[in-house]
Amino acid sequence: MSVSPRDPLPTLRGRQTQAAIDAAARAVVARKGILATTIADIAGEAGRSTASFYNYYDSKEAMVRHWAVRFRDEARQRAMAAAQPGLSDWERSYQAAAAHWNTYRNRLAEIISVSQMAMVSDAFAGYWNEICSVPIGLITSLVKQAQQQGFCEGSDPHLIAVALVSMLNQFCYTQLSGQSGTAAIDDDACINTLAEVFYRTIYHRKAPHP
Amino acid sequence: MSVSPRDPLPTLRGRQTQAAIDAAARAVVARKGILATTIADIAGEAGRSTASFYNYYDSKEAMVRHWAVRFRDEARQRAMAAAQPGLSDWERSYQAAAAHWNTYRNRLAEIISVSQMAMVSDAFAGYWNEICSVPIGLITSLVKQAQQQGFCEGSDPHLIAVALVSMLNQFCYTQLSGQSGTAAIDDDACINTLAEVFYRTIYHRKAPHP
Amino acid sequence: MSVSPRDPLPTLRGRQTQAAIDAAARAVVARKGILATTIADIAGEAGRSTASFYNYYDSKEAMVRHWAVRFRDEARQRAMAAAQPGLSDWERSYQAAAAHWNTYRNRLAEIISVSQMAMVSDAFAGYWNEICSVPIGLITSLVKQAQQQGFCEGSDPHLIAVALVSMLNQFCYTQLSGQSGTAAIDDDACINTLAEVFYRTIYHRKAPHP
Amino acid sequence: MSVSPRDPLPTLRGRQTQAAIDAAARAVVARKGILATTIADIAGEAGRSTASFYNYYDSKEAMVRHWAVRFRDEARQRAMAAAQPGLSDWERSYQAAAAHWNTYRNRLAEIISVSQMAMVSDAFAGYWNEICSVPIGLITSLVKQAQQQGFCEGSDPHLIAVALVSMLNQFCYTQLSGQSGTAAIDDDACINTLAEVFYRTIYHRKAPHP
DNA sequence: GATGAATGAGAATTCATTCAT
DNA sequence: AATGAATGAATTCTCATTCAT
Repeated sequence: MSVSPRDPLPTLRGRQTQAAIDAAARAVVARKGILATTIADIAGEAGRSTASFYNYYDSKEAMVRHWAVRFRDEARQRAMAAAQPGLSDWERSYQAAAAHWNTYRNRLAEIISVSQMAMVSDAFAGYWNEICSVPIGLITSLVKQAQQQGFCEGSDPHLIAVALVSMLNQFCYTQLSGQSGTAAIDDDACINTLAEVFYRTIYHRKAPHP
Repeated sequence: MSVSPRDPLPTLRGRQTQAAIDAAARAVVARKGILATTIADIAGEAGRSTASFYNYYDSKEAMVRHWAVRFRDEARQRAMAAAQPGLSDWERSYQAAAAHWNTYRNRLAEIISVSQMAMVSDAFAGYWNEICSVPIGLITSLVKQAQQQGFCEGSDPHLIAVALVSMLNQFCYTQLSGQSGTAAIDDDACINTLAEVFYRTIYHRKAPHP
Repeated sequence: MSVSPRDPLPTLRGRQTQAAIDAAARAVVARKGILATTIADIAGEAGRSTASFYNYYDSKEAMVRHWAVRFRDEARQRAMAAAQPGLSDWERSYQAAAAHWNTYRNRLAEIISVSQMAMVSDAFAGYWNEICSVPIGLITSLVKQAQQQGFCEGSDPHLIAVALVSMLNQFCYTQLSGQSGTAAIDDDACINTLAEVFYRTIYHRKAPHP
Repeated sequence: MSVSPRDPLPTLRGRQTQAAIDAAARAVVARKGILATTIADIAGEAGRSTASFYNYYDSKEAMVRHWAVRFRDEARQRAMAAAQPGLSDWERSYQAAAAHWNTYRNRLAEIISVSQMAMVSDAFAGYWNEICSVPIGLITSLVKQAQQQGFCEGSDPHLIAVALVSMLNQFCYTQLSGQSGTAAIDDDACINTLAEVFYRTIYHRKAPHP
């Protein structure tokens, strides 16, 4: 399966239209979700005809599949590079929160699309699981390491990871899509808050409820 | 505005069909989301004709609106009664997690529907905000109380609340919809995990990152 | 073919409901026309269930057919009795106008229904022709008589009759349905105007355009 | 508000289809009336798919609205140009009758549609009133002029105008829709008859009923 | 007789997709 | 490459009509 929509894209004009459609698709999807987005919405936002869309993707689904694959692979890449040595526990927490936040900033449409398509299609459910399992896996092992140092006693590492990833996903989505009425978003405050929950949950010392 | 679709239905048969349609709608929506659910899906699952649906609701949207209003009002009721005295911090955390979990267990379709419709309609965005602001408000004041006792120093109470509610919503959704492949769900373990994150985040002592 | 909807109508309750439905049907049809009127409209206006309608008529069409037949027969009756002797030309004109006007006052719904159904069904086109041919026939022979007295020279008696009946029908309809914004209708003025056109057209003396 | 459905269609094919749909719509509407006409009827008559209709109009109602606006504006234009000087009274009467007749010949579907939609929608009732008030206004002032010359004594000019317009409308409709069984229509005879009624009514001399 | 409920048969409308230019 | 146009396949919703109680 090819990863790009229609691989080579010889001409300049083609690349421009392709970019316009992609940008338009991201914008509309971020606003209305993938299920309520029509090809006409995307083409309209891009100032192109709907027929033009089909020069670049076979269907809306194919477009999202393309996004999904690319995003999943990016996520894996990032995960490989993630194990930064020599960070303090807080720094590691902060890094994790910031990474997640920034990914959402840049890839909101992709994330919304894949997670929504996951409700409707088993194939996309698979992609979404693969995408989520990257941070879940990372955090799970982080928790295990922490437990060996006496933190986070008695907790189920996997469930903790799932809970934290749930928070990261949903918090970023709520804040970064227009959802919450907040016009101005304070990125630092958001990342800090996520990092706090992350840090306190994992690097928690004494017996939870004596 | 009437709260029930056609307030007290006069005959038994009517009430049965109404119940069948409601149950069918919840089942299908929990499976596919509201946006991908058609009236035909619901009627088919209920073993009725699509025309029959319209004896009970004016439209799919009206059905969800009915759910939204009822759910919002329930949530407020529950919030009124929530302030239980004499609980330990851990117990309070556990109660909160358990309450959220059980609400999702019982009202999954409602929650999915309203949160998805919120992407598409301003009216539903309003309902969803109202619904979420109930637990957010509760947790915000919990954090402030905790801060007066020396916990959770330096955190923004509202953002912490948003983050925790994000986690609660998304975790419950992920686990309780078929999403995660897990067939058997361990309710206790899930609630416990949520309670742990909740408790550690709010009742956290010393300076966050020395 | 039976003329009454469901002939005998034994009980009192039956007769009352029948009357209620008939009155409701007339009211709604006068307001919205027969094509846009639904059984539910009629039943609703009558404060009865739609199913109840079917105790009295087999269908909306059957109801109108019933009206059509009865009205046609009434019109014929009236025509038999119309040849009043010893009236002046003006009086005859006034009588004709008044008779038409009053018929519309009493039978507006019937007339609207049949004339509209005539567009859709050949059978009703037949009824409508039969109904209209009554006054057309009367006026045609009136014109012929007048011509023998030296009036209305050179005119085609049948076309004149058609034109006058067109006027009578449309004027009465416009004024008596809510159509024209006029709230208060001056019956006398209306009848007088119609009689004037009628009289001047038929009892016109010298050569029309010398 | 744009006057044409999709102002100047760019391609020939589009203009052809648009014309085919318009012609089909007129034909069907003239036959069955607007209320009984479905999109499928129109599309079928035009040899196109129903979906194709929506490339040119947003709905049946929008199509009729377009017709209504254009027709109303045409009628007003024509009225501006109507005041022809130097005609005899009979010639003026004949012109008026002929103009009305020819308008119906060319615009039957529009007239039927708007007058029928007027029963169902306030907006269309407004259009219909505007359309009718053009000839009513013209005739009213004609009557007043005639009265100053000693004609038409004692008549209410506005009611006379309403009666004459009623006749014109209904007579043209009856003759020009297939309604009356007459296969061959004698345009001259029809116009002449209308002119006679018109002339005799307005240019009537001595006291109406001595 | 009366009516709540159920439904088949349409009707309007939308939308992804194809195709000719 | 780009796009106006065309359309099959849904999907929502309405309405006349039937039926069991």
